[in-house]
Amino acid sequence: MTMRLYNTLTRREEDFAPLADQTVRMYACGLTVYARGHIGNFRTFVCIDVLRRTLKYVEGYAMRHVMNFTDVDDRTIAGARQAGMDLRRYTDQFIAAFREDARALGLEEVEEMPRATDEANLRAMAGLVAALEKNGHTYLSDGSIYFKISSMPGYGRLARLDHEGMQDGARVDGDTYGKENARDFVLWKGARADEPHWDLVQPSGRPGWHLECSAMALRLLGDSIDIHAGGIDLIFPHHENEIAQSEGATGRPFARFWVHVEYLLVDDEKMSKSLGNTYTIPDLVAKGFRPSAVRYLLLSAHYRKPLNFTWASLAQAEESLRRLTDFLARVDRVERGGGGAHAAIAVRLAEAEAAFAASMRDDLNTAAALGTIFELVRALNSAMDAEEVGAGDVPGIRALFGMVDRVLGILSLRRAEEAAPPVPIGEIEQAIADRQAARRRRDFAAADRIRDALAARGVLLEDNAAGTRWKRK
RNA sequence: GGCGCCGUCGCCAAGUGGUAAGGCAGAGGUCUGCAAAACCUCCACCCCCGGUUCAAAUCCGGGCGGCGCCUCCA
Repeated sequence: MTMRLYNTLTRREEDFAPLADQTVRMYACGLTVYARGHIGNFRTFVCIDVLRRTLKYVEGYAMRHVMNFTDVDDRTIAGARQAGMDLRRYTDQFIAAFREDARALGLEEVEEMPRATDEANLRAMAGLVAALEKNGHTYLSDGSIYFKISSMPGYGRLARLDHEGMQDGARVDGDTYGKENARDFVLWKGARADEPHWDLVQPSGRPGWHLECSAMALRLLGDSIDIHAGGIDLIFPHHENEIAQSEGATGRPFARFWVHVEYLLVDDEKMSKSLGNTYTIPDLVAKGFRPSAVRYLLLSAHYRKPLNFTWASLAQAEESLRRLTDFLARVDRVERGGGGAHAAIAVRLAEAEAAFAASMRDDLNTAAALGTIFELVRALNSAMDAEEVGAGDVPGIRALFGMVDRVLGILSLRRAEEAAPPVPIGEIEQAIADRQAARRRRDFAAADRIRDALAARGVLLEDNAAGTRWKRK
């Protein structure tokens, strides 16, 4: 069974396989580093991360995956000026913040994370502009270089633009740079006073928004890439223009698959600065939620459906995830309890693995994949109640959940968070010992006081046959 | 004006022709010093109206409601 992936270009699910070397060449549009990324940005990045992991760990492909930082545009320039900082220094801080958040959310490191203003990338942009000039796709106006859309007959194929409709209803671009046609877009903006500019392209200036992605994708991945991914809002104009630039320069098809992640809404509205409903990862952590729960929530709906973020749904995600971690803790206890392996368990695990993989191959159906895991958890809990699971079964269970974790990236993230509890572990262990002593002398009031005191500090105790275990609230 | 998406249990959410996965919350029970966890039981005629079909949440038509894009956007 092969991977099925929805392709925006054809508006259909198609079989996916990389073009060459069993290696997937994937380019993902990253963050514009004028501010810390918000959870809407991270919905896209987490979904793309799961696409990457599925291709690697379910399909077994090697990856060559590029995700860029846009570190020069109107917003970064304005921000740096306002902060009185050099552009590079200014954007450095948001790149650092992105790396922190990416680690907290368990994003795998990708092969390349280029910045637009890296020398090699600016050179690549200059080369791209030169190729487009040579092929007759550009014109110069007011010191800026424009892409002439009328020179590309296929323009608008990705976004399915209706040219007549665009003419009638489209907003007029407020940009002050001059164009021959309102639909044309700027490749290279002519230098202005107080703005960073480079002389690699003449006249001197800075890259337009779309140029960098084409240049970096072509430089790092080659003329034809397997997958180009990003948020749904990038379909037009960004990705449409990337296609025009790349294919106008190389004469070859740019990306075979276009993958777009739907919006994250907050309280049924699009996030925006004016509504004050943009949240960052540190914002959620400050409210007592863990990044693992955020990741779980972001994967609880299909990536091509709008996901409405609410505090209630995040709290539900915390509870759902807790069910999984409680289960895994119980598996640890079974391992210590000894016992052999059971054929019925092996069969059940094999079924679950097949169902999980099938869901992931079905255009990344993470919601259905999670469903198969919860069904397995109930079956195994039930079997453990019946004492039909032994230590001999544990390696198989661990192997399955290890695979699930490599693909979804939630469980190990939660485990790492649990390793740093709000109360020092030594102190928790001492409290558990004290409480056990109280219970042994049947001083339940004292035992309950100890448990309540820990609960107030964010640590819960659970008694079971094997002893007492603690977990974070 | 053009292009497109969505409406499934109190909440979240799979399911695109064969008679409604899963999670959270809730009710009852088993277990437990008490809790917790776990298990068992219970909890949906899929926005409305027509049509096609042996069979529709799924396909078609018409409504109603919500939303996105059409040069800031993940």
